[in-house]
Amino acid sequence: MSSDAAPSRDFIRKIIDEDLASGKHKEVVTRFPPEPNGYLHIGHAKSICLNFGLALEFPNSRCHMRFDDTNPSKEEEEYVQSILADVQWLGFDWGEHLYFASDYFDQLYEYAEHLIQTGKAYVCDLTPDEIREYRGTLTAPGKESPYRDRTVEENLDLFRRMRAGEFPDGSRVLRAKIDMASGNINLRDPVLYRILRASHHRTGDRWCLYPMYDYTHPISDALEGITHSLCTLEFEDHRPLYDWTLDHLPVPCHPRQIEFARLNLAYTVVSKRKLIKLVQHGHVSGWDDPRMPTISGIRRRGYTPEAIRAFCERIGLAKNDSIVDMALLEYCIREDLNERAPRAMAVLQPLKVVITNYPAGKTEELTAQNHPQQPEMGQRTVPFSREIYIEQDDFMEQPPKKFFRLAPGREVRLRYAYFIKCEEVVKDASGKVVELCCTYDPATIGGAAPDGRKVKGTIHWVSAAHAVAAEVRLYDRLFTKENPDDAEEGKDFRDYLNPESLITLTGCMVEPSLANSAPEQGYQFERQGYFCADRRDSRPGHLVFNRTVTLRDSWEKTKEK
RNA sequence: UGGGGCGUCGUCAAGCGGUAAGACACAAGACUUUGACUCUUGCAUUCGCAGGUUCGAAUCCUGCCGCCCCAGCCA
Repeated sequence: MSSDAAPSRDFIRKIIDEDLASGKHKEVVTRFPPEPNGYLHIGHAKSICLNFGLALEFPNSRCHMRFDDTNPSKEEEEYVQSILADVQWLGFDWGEHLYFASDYFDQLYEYAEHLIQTGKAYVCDLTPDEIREYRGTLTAPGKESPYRDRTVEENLDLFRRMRAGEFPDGSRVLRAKIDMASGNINLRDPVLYRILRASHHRTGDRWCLYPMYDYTHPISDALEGITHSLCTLEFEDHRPLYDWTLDHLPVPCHPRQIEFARLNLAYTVVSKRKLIKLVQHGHVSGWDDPRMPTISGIRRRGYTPEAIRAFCERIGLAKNDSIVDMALLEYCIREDLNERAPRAMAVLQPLKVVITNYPAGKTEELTAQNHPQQPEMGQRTVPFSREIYIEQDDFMEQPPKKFFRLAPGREVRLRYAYFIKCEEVVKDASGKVVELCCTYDPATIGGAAPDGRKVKGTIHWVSAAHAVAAEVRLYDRLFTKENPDDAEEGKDFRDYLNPESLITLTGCMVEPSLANSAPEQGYQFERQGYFCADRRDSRPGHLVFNRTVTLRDSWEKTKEK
């Protein structure tokens, strides 16, 4: 392999390398700054892995966990808890560095007065509609507010009275005095503070005016000594305002904002606004529905932190708008689970098989490997008896070419058990196959034929008398369209929901060792895929397994030919 | 008709003037008590297009074309 080839470094790491080499910085300090207004999703995972990953890569570095909680009308404590839990679950640690933008409200306020005092900010009485009108359009410059030239004294007085609660919500704002004719709309005297009587999850009713993101973010970064402030592309236009803010305030340092492309995943949506809509309209069971691209959903589905981190490394980092193929995510979880998941046998759609020459009432405990490549994972015992279940798909009355499984007169191997041969097919009145009568070869115990006889197929099975019933949930992509955001006229992303994204199978039969499987423990159900017991709904006596991902299936492909 | 970005294989993504990395996907084959895993092999004469500079260009210049973001008192 290319073990000698240095892995290519992304543009952000190159910038950091230079800053370290030039002595601009001695360590790197990043931050992950979510707004607590929803659950984290796979797109956030990219940012988390980047920011916390950087802190781990560079000496003496750290990553701050910071909530951007400047809009109490949308934010909730439930979200901060879920976000913290998700970041931790992903495997990252902010140590002592947990912050809230709301911790800086006092400092932010003082800085605002400083801006007023230096003539860089003013109180504006225009209504929201008027502000929009005065802002101009993308192609036409805006015009200056009639309140733009108030005296420092008047501005200070008004701003203090805004804080004191003398004016109703929305009646006045504090604006930066920059340039109403700028081609960059963010620079057309952006609003810095608005009056908003909403109870804040941390500061309660202490404030009735709240700072805006564009004002809060650069200052929070500077106060924390952030060196590199990484955000997504849509904030590129905001960078001049980020810099303006820090240039006009006596802040301790001036972090560099760098933007990268957000992650988009095919056949799903990655936007809190849309995800919350799916939850609120009942299209999914909740934020942690296993079909959701949320961290908690993916987790419940059976993905591991290791797989998600590997995925985030593999997708790369650049400024191209991109839609990553779901196949990469699936590759990452298969790679991880193939290595670590114990194997087990589970029959999802049972077909009864009676082994006519096997003694009734007899039970054998056969030995099975927990992992074919890793003997250290040990062995277990699987009961075998006269009546077993096999997968309906593993039998065909009229098998096509290259079908290696069971068919009339054909012999296959029951994994870890015996060779059996199909002697008779039992059907019901409608002609549906309901049972198979087979014979077994006692000499093939364990699955090896002493006479060297070969069989093409090996199938999984479970002893009917010992099987444990389970419910199994098969998940598929949530949307039928690769980019649901790209909706046709008159439609929205929800018109592309996949009606078969969840198929619930009941009456599945699993081997007895699975009876007490712990939630989130990943298993490979041999020949089928990776599954885990649902952390919400599964319990002993009522097993519920989620299919995390299928195994690669080359038979599916040859079958189609 | 404004401002800011981006265009390299089906999907991500290296490359930054010296003659197209890698990964996923896909295809073919080997192995196999999971049609899994693993292994082997193949997969961009070409870098949005057109000119130009140069011995030499995906890389430099010019002009087009296409896509994304911005007009919240959201972040």
